[in-house]
Amino acid sequence: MADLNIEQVPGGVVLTDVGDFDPLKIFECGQCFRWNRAPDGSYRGVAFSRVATVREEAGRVFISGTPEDVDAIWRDYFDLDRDYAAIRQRLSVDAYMAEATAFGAGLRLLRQEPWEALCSFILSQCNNIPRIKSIIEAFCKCFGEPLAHDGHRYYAFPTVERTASLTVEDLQPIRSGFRAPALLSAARAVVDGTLDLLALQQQTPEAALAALKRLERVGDKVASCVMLFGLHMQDAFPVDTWMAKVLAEQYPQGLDPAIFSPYAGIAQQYMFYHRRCQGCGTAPR
DNA sequence: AAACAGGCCTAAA
DNA sequence: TTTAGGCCTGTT
Repeated sequence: MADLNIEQVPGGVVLTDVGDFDPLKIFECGQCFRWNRAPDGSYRGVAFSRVATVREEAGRVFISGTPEDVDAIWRDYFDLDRDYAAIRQRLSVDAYMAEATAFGAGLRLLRQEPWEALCSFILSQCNNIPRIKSIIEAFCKCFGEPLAHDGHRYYAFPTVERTASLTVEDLQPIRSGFRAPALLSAARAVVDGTLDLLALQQQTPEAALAALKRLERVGDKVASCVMLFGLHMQDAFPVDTWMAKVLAEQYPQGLDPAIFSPYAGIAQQYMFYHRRCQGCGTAPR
């Protein structure tokens, strides 16, 4: 693993040679729900029970916290050891993909916590992003550990154990509707060992997909999102309504995601982001 | 007001 | 094997 170029600055660190790091694209390409944009363009969010502020300017990436945090958490979370410029080139197999990857330059796939990804994408079904975010924030505020940062209070994502101890009535305040029972049964499956999320990473994509789909209200789409965003299986290829549009418009004759292997999931994210941003400069709400 | 939102599940052909 | 409705809830 090559060394990162890190400068220590007041309140945090600056990475000087990351490349392909645009916070707006990373945090608003639809892969995560707990980062919010501040008026100055920086983002603040919570991951791995840490609060951080992230900002980028002229190729310099500021992350609040210590160099040790970068090593322990953020280097992995932001997938800093992957060369996204090279991947964009690899994925530019046709004119459309060349455009989509150029448009999405700066995007990165976050390596999120498996349980958080499973929860988030169970909650995402048949919902829009603002509401997904508000449900997840309510969930964290009700059942997550409080975290102090900058004189404000934030909340860690609720543990799977805590979640497994809850009832549907407990979840009423988060207004997750018909998704609540699925959230609880997923937590119980993880806690009682029926589903070993970490072990799935060692399995074949087919086996991992099948295991996830045994959960209540987890079908192909949610399972693929968990694999891609929570288990870091870069070949997983979620197809939601937006991706279905892309496939119909760009590949009416059909598309085998294997042509992007081993990065089909990253290809999917460039396509998704490009399609959702069509006609506007930034990600729509 | 009615339709819709980053699916899933079941019943019915 | 494919297809239509229904589902909690909030927003438009």
